[in-house]
Amino acid sequence: MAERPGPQGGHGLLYLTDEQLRKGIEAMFFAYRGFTAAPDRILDEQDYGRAHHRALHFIQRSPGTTVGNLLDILGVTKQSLNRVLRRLMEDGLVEARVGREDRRERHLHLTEKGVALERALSEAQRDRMRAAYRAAGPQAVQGFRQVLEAMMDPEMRRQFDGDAKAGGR
Amino acid sequence: MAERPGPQGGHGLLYLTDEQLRKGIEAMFFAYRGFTAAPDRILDEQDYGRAHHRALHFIQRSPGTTVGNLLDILGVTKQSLNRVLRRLMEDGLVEARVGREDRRERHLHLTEKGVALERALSEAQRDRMRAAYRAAGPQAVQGFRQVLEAMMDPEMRRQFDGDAKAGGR
DNA sequence: CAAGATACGTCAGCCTTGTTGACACTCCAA
DNA sequence: TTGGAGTGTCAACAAGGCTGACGTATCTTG
Repeated sequence: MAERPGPQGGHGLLYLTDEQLRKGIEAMFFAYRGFTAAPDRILDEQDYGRAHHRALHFIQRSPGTTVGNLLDILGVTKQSLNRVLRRLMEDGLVEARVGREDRRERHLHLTEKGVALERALSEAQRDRMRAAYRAAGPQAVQGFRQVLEAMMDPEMRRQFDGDAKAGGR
Repeated sequence: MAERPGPQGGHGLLYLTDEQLRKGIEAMFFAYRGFTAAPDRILDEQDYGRAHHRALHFIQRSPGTTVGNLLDILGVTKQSLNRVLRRLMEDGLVEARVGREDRRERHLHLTEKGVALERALSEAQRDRMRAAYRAAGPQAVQGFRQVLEAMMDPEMRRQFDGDAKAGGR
């Protein structure tokens, strides 16, 4: 990163010029593309899209989560999510179990097949991220995470921080 | 994958557990949402979408850029881009001037009106980013940028690094 | 100059994934 | 037992990706 006097250069960042911010904006744009490229390729082969990936990811993360729960996390309408879930269930990747406490709820789980695909997807993405982390170094990763966290909506930040295993059931 | 003590811990990062990487992946997801939320609201009011924003952004960044150039950067098909550009030109936000050297080319420029919208959009986004930068601190910003850059496709990284004012080709 | 290559625009049609509207099932409380 | 709240589903539509096929200027080259 032998650019300019370095954003680190001692002053620089206190000003945060529009140009520096613009660079940051573009960095997010290009990086996000790189970040999704690998899983996108896999998804494409199986005629799935990013929406399916997101669903698989968050079900994997919190097995037994409900549809409503997923809606909150993903921030889409239930109709939109439903289409994706239906397909995943038809294809035998996801299973919906009627809630025992509250029979209105559907608790979502990955099947073996679902686990396999999710695994392939996340592995591709982790590889990419691992490579980026390695290239940038631990120090940088720390900062990366801090800025990302600060950029989230407060509500999402709670989702993100407090996760652990909120799945529930 | 038992939870490690703290991703924040100071060491830890040399291991890069799957769990840490998963967290990074989710952080990208949530942060990108936050990152696009503000401009999305503005765009919505005027019945534009993210596609229009991207076009405006990159025309602003390199005034006089050609259609083909934009295609490379955005990574979409010309039919798709054309739909967006046509609308922006109809609405008087973007102007296409026939190339002087090569009259086949169309050089794109923002009109006053286009500049105004682009400004509003990027200001909203810069505000967000500035806030995140401030919250995280200069050290973190440095790392943030390093990781993002490492995450891009090499090709995009060239776009990103070598910019300055690459305008024409 | 004729022929091919390039840059751009456009028509037609498809797909994914967002949206709203309407509705059905389940639970709970009055 | 009935109405409201929570949840899930179906139908229909829109934005914005995509491919394929052409048309039209405009270079460029044999």
